Amino acid sequence: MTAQRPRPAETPSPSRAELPVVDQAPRERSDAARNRVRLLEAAGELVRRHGAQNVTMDAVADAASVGKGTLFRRFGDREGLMLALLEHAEEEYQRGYLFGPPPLGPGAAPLERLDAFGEATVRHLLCNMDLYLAADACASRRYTVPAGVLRVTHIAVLLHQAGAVGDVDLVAQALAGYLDPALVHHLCTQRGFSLERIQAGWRELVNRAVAPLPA
Amino acid sequence: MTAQRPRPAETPSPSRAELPVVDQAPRERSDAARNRVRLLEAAGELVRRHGAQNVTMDAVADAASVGKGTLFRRFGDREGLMLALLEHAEEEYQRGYLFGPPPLGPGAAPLERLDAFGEATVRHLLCNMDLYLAADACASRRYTVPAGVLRVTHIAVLLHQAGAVGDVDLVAQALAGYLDPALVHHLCTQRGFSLERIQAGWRELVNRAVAPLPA
DNA sequence: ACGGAAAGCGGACCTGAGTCCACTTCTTCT
DNA sequence: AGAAGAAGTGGACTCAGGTCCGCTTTCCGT
Repeated sequence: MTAQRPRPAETPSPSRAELPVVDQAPRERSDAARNRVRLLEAAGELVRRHGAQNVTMDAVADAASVGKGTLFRRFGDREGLMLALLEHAEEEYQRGYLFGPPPLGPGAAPLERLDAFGEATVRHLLCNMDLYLAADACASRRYTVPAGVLRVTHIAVLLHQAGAVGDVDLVAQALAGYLDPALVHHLCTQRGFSLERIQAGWRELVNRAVAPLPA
Repeated sequence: MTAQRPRPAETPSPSRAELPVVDQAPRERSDAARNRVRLLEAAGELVRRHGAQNVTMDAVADAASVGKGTLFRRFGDREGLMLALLEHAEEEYQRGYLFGPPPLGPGAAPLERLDAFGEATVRHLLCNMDLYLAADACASRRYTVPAGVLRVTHIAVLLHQAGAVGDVDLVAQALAGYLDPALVHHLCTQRGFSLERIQAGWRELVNRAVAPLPA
């Protein structure tokens, strides 16, 4: 019932190549674009002021002087809105590990990059934890959120480059699981693990992952 | 706001030792007990008939001929009800790995038990996936659900027994993450991984976890 | 038995997410 | 410029989860 909602226009990629490709995303109408930024700005402001948990969809629509229907058409649901908000925060972080300078970006040895990736990710998560928890994708979406898929892929690629053997995709999935925002949050606040220990744990896992198959 | 709900009487353990201990859980009143089983039975029946996703709290209360307030007082929220329902299904599985015969239960070598544990867990999850997905604890509760904590602990204990070195608790946490119901479901349905591959992946992870620290 | 206190009950009520659809606004084609 | 229709809009509405609080039941001490 709630499982399969329509989910309209998943991030209609405002900048498409001008080549006359068959027919990609038919471009967004100007008023729609205007409302998107209004909504995003309003939502960002409200989240900053009251914390992501305490922002209702009605409040966002009102603050943006836009109808509720529009809000939902744009972002699908509450989670979608939070995810869109996160995308902004993720961009810099993603650029960092995809294209940035070593040791995080290309140029360094794969193992170094993996280490740096874990460290950067944990740091990034903690900085945006409020949003991550509010945007937390329950069950079905947890492993299909683009940002998450990107992380798993990145880890898998680096593992391969580092010469890892075994079922690298599954190992990558397990490693990515360690970087789940909710887990990091739990370890920090409920279990009292220090940031350093969590990052050291990542390093240990990476080393185990790239080691030759034991036994 | 939603974060810290009162959460009344977490499983008030109906059978307490008759010793005059200081003063544990003050026992449940008879009408309360009666209503709890009514609710659980009604909920179980509805879930069986319509799938966990399509069962509303009102429907459960009605079917049990009990007020909605009672339902919520007992189980806190929807997730709590689903968790309670799961507890029943988990019991046999938990007994299996805690007290059952080898290789799952005590008696076998720790490494064997770890392997068997992964296999049994994946199988168990797939059998009850409907409920697991409905009971899916979002963010804050995901890592504090008793059954989950038990799994992590069990893994950590066996890792220790197997002579694992390093930050065993964190490694155990990562391994447990691999057994997240939503992940197993995702791997099976979205990614098309076979049950066998997922279980083999577990075996690989376990072997890596108990290997001596690389590098 | 009986009476008082505490635990439990139930359903009206509130809130916020998500839907629907008649209406408006953009875009494009001529 | 104007018409046609696709895309977008907004807010009333529905629905389900969760709360509240006056009433009832059970329990226990006397």
